[in-house]
This record gives sequence, C-alpha cells and structure tokens, in this order.
Amino acid sequence: MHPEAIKVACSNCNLRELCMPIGLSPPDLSRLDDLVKVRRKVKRGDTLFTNGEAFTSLYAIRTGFFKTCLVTEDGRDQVTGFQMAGEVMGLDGIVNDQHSCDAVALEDAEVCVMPYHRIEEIAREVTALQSHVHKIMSREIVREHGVMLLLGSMRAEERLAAFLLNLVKRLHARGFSQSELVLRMTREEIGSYLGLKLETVSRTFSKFVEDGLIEVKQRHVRILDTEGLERLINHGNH
Amino acid sequence: MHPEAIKVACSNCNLRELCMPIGLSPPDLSRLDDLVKVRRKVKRGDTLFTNGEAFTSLYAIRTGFFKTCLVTEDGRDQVTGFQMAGEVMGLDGIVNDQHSCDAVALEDAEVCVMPYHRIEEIAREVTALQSHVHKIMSREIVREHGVMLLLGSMRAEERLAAFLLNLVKRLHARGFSQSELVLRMTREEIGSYLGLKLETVSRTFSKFVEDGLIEVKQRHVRILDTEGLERLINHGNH
DNA sequence: GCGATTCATTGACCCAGATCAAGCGCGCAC
DNA sequence: GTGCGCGCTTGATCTGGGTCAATGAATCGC
Repeated sequence: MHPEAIKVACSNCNLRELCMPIGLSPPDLSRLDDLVKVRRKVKRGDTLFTNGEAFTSLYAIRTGFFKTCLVTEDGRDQVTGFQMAGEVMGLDGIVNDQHSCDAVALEDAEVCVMPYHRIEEIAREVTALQSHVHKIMSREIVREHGVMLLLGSMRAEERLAAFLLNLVKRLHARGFSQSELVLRMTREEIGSYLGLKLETVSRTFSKFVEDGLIEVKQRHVRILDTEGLERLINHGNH
Repeated sequence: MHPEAIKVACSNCNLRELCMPIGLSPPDLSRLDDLVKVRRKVKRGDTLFTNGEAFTSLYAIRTGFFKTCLVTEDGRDQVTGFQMAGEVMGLDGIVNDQHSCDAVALEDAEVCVMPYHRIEEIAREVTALQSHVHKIMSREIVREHGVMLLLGSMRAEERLAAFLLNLVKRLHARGFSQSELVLRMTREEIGSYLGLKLETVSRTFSKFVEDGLIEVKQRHVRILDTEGLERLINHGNH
C-alpha cells in the first residue's frame, strides 16, 4: 500500500468524460471531488489488489495498463480482461467484500482510489453518480457476454481479430491512432484471455501479416485492413 | 406484454431471501413492496425481453427457468446463462437503455417486474437495497469470470462437471435435492453455454455414466459421485 | 392412439489448435 | 560491449472435439 496524499480533483481531470457522469451541475461536480482522496502508483508487474484481499475501494485508472486474472489452486490462470486509462477496476469485490481476482499492472500505472463506502454515500445524493455506477457495472456485464461469445463460438483467427479491433477502438477513444497500437501484454497473456496457447497467437499474427491485414514488429502492431478483420469476425460463422 | 395486476408483496414472498436484502426494518421492508407492482407470466419458449428492446425493468424470477442468449447477425448463438427462481435478469440493459440479449423461458414462468426507475429511487432511500443491487451486479460479474475460466481453460469433461455441480448447488439452495436434477435445457443449449457441440455434450454424459459418476435418463440426472466430479475439475489442469 | 417432429445417442472420420521442440533476437544487467 | 534470459517464431506431430451421418427414443398435435 503506497497511498499518496496528492490533492486531486475529478472535476478538473482530462479523463473525466471516461470515468465520471457528464452534464453535472457545479455543486454536484464538487461533490464528486470528494470521491477520490488518494491516488496510488503501481509499478509494472505489481498488483493493485489480489484474490482474497479485503475489498475497500474501486479504482479508476489514470495512467498505465492492467490485466485482471483468475488464478485457481490447481494452477489455471485465466486473464479476464485488460484495462486502460479511464476504466474502473474492482467491481468483482463488491459481492463478497473481498476481491476474487488479481489486478496486475502491465506498465507503470497510477490509479484514483475511490473508497466504496463513499461511492455509495454520494450515489445516494447525486442521482447521476448512482446511474453512472450502475452503467459501469452493466457495461462490464455486457463486455463479459461478448467475451463468452468469443470464447464459446469463435475460431482462433476470429478471436484475435476481435481482440485487436476492440483494443484499437478503445485506444482510439483515448486519442490514440485507430490503426497503430503497442501491445502491453505478452503473447501468452493474449492467449490466456482468448483461450488459446501462445504459439497459436503467434501463428495467427503471422497469418494476418501474410494476408496483408496487419504489420507486426514485436509488440507494435499496425492495422492495414480494418475491414478485412471485421469481415473475418462477421463472416466467420459459415 | 401481458402484465397482470396482482397485488404482490415482497415482504411476504418465500423467495425474499434470494431476491431481497435481509435484516430490514419494517418500514424499509414496506418500502420494498413498492418495487414490484406487476407480475408477468411467460410461456415456455416465449421471450421475456429480446436484444434491442427498450430497457425498463429488472425481473426477479418467481417460478420457472430461463436462458439468456446472444444472437449475432451472422447466426452465432451463445447461451450466456441459465436463470432460476430468485435470480434477477435484465442487468445487461442498464448501460445502453436497451437489452443486449434475449431472455427465453425454458419452462412456463412467472417473474416480478421491477421498474428500474423505481429501483433507483428506492435505492437512494433504503441503503440496504442500494447495497443489494450492487451486490447482485457484482455477483453476475464474478459468475461470468467463472464462465470465462471454464471456456478459456477447461476441457469438455471439466466443463460439463462444473456445469452440473453448479446447477445442482443452486437447486439445492432452493430446497431441491443435491444429487438429482431435471435439466430444463437441451443438449444443444448446454453445449452453447459450455462452448461445445451437442454431440460432445452427449458423449461426455455417456462417459460420466460409464465411469459411474452419474445416472442419466433423458433430462433426469442423478449425481452418484459428487467428489469424483469435483476431482475432475480441480485436477484437470495437469 | 398415431404419425410427425424434435431431441438424443452413437459411430466414423477429420481438422484446428495443442503439444513438443528447436532456434532466434531483443533488451537488460554488469 | 557482451552474455544471459525471456519472449517470440516456426516446424513437426498429435489429439480432443468438431463434423457428418444414421438411427433411436420422447413428446406433441390432432
């Protein structure tokens, strides 16, 4: 635990549109500034929280990149998601007052710590926050439905195409290129997320390069044919 | 839409412990009775809501059994869950004000309709309800993490074993046997949920029967060796 | 009660992706 | 710089589960 007593103001944060409800009145907005009292830095490779740890707060990512993963006692390790700036982590902890997965920083990161009791408190007074919290949780549920579709019914190429397009879309929403991206995770982590082995991920990357869909240089990926990747997903099923 | 203007009272419902927060003061409890004004019957095979439909309410199952599924334009059909009495459906609709999957009754069912605006309203006043709603959503997120683990890292036998044990556990919590169950879904629906083809589901059932783990007569399943099934899951990975 | 239809089982064969194995190359520590 | 190690690629082979096909068993509508 390395809390840092920096004075922060959501009302002034450039990620506000991603984390926070929009269109708030000034008094409500200042109420929201009470949400985050502390920021926390997490070094690459370190965990923000781990399975079994007491749940106290939700975390909004300010900078950096995370993975969340489930580790079972018999050694299975399933990556359940990759999170980037503006996204919220920790929702899994609410139901049992303890986290049920690990959140690992894939690059040096900084998160806004939002004590859960304070979120509940303010949500009772600021309708927009209440609604926002519900939407964030619902969005996570819908996202996971999509992953179930991917894992349950797609082939390797379709999975990787969907993964790349999803990543680049989210990066683009954050002001990055819609055709270039830097993977912050290993082939093995991609494979875990997609239900594939790392060799298959690697081979599929190579196949995409051969087919002129993308360029790959290490973790740098340039998408040459977005439509081609989309076609792969949509016409994959017969 | 077939609303039925039956006077209902959550405070008096025998599923209360499953749907509702516990340990409420009498005034709060009566407040909760305002949540459900209408019940709705859904015939087997009919939908409670469908993808794209406007989101208005959450639904608590009183009787019956549902599946939720995603249907894509290119014809993929992924079952994302099976729901039984006391469970809540519709959370997927909150984020975009419209449902993103179909809820289909697998047997004649009755649900309590809880208008979402009213849930939000009451949750602002009754802390226990606020907390309860959050927990329900968090539970769904955690459940889906488990499904991702299953789909991403388990083999066919492990998936089916996990599925059976999960079903029987939930049924047992509702007063049914912990060793006998009636499947309300087809092999194909089980397969869709587990990311397997119906033939594989059928073969795996047969294998379990050969191995003395279960007895199967059509949709009636009797679990003979719970521990054996658990071992299959836990020692599956290496 | 009786066809029709849907659902389930089983067999034969095939293939996508896993597994095993061998190198390669980049980045980092010293 | 240089040596080491991790992450990545690629090849060869294997296999779990998919696909195709045929038949059997319940359930439903009339």
